[in-house]
Amino acid sequence: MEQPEITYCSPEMEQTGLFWMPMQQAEQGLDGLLGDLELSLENGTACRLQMENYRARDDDAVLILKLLEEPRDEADLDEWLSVSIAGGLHPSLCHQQMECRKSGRRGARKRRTSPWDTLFFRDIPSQRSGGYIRRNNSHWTSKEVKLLVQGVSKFGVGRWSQLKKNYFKTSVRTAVNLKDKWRNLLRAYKGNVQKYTLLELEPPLVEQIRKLGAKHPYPKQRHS
DNA sequence: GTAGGGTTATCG
DNA sequence: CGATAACCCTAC
Repeated sequence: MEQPEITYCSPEMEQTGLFWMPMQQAEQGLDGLLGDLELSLENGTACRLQMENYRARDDDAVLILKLLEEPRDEADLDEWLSVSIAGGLHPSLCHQQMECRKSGRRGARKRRTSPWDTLFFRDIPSQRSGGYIRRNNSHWTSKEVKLLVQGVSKFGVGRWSQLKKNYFKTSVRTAVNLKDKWRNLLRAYKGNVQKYTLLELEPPLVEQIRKLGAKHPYPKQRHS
């Protein structure tokens, strides 16, 4: 596998262990689990990265990648980093115009807000309302949904951290995210017909969601 | 750690 | 611009 060109960002970024990467080169990751991307090193070992699509959009996309686990040979890792890192680049310089469209309907657009705004764009006045910073803004892939449904059918509804541990270990999704997504799925497919759904799911999967939803009522009750 | 109400970005 | 999806807040 061709070694991807990875640009290492600002010094502040260094501490976070995050990388930026042109979307085209991580395209395979788009259809996979958000968060999982495997890179082959020259010596044959693999190096796993976490993909986070903050700031990733359709046409000028940059992905942030986080090193998940070290390659077995640490010397290889060092070499790999020294080869890949350009160093000191401001993220805005990393932005590239490139076509990155999924076939069929337009891929979900990514939100622009990111927790790194304060890191990179300190000078830009933050006009966030609500008093908090949204941490992740990425739409779920059908693979993720499949995993979630699989997990719910195995562990039941409500054991989100268990599910996280077993099915979303390296994913950016938190246990709360899983819970919220399940609620959204039920809202989308249970009884009431929505006007539209963002993500087209295969009928069998929808059927499975319906059945699980009927089996384990959720949400249960409302508390004021 | 989870349930469920609230909030906001993005889609159609 | 209304609806939906993703996310946040927080009582328990």
